[in-house]
Amino acid sequence: MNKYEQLKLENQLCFPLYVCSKEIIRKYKPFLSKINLTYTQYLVMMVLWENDKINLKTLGEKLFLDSGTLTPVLIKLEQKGYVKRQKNKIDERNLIVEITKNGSLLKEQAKNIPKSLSQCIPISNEDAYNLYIILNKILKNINKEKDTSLID
Amino acid sequence: MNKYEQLKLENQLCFPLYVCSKEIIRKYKPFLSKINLTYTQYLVMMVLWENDKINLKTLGEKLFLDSGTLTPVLIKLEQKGYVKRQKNKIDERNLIVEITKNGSLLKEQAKNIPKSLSQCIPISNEDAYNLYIILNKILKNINKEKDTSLID
DNA sequence: AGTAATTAAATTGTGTACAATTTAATTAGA
DNA sequence: TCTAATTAAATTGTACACAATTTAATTACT
Repeated sequence: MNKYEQLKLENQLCFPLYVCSKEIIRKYKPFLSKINLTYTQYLVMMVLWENDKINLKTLGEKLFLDSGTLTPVLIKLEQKGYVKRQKNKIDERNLIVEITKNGSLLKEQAKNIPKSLSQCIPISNEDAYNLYIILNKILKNINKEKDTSLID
Repeated sequence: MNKYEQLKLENQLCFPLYVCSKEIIRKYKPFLSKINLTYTQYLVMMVLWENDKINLKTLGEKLFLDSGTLTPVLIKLEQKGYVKRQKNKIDERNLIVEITKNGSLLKEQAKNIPKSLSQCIPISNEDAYNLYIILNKILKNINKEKDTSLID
């Protein structure tokens, strides 16, 4: 085994992760375009379907996205009439994102998307379960070094 | 279990895939910036470190990227002096991408990146192995429906 | 109270990603 | 052989994604 073995594309772990992510998001497109959403917009709506109101910072922490990404996405969702954006009266640095009636109605139209998608992804139930567990384990720890740096 | 259960963010499989992919690519940045590459550029270079020459179409198939993405990436790599782009004399529709001497020298500087990265990702060897297997299984089959549609 | 430090969004600039279209070259078919 | 169909890149337009900076509001400190 030569010293460059780990540089081969086929030995990468991140590469198939990156490709699977992109390819699965691509599979969402025909379903999401029916309700006029992109994948990122869909993620925001999923959060709002669970919590009517949320501030941008908290939303960003849930979705692992910053204001640089979310601000334009939220402006578009507002233009589509699915969310409302307003400053927090108590602390005007905070932006409160609130779902509208039309935004809530969209949930009904979206409810079968997860099942439709699962039929597009070639994976056994067992693999899907293991994948889910492993990925969430990674996510739980991926940015932990920030915490330890506070201790040092 | 209500009819919207599968719409919850925490029940998604694609979302943690998408986040892990992004977060791991972010971990690459400090290492890649030392050799003046982005992650996408690094993927191209990994292919070229294995094959000195490749045409754009084949490169795109390996990386799951199209000419719309690769053309500007290759132009940047050419400006950095790591690749050369030239038309195939036999069939001028084909673009041949060839690694330069400087591009080859970069391999030596990159050889420890995989190990550095693996130390940044909080995952056991067993989970990493299983993840690798599952993701590659998905990739192998993800765009197969194109083939079956040819049969129908 | 008044200034400094901190915080949260928005903005700016760079770099993908990809669908759709265009351009140019090659191949297939009448 | 000449035209139609096909192929491969490049181009165009839209939408993230994120680092870095800016702006505005709040909090901490003297």
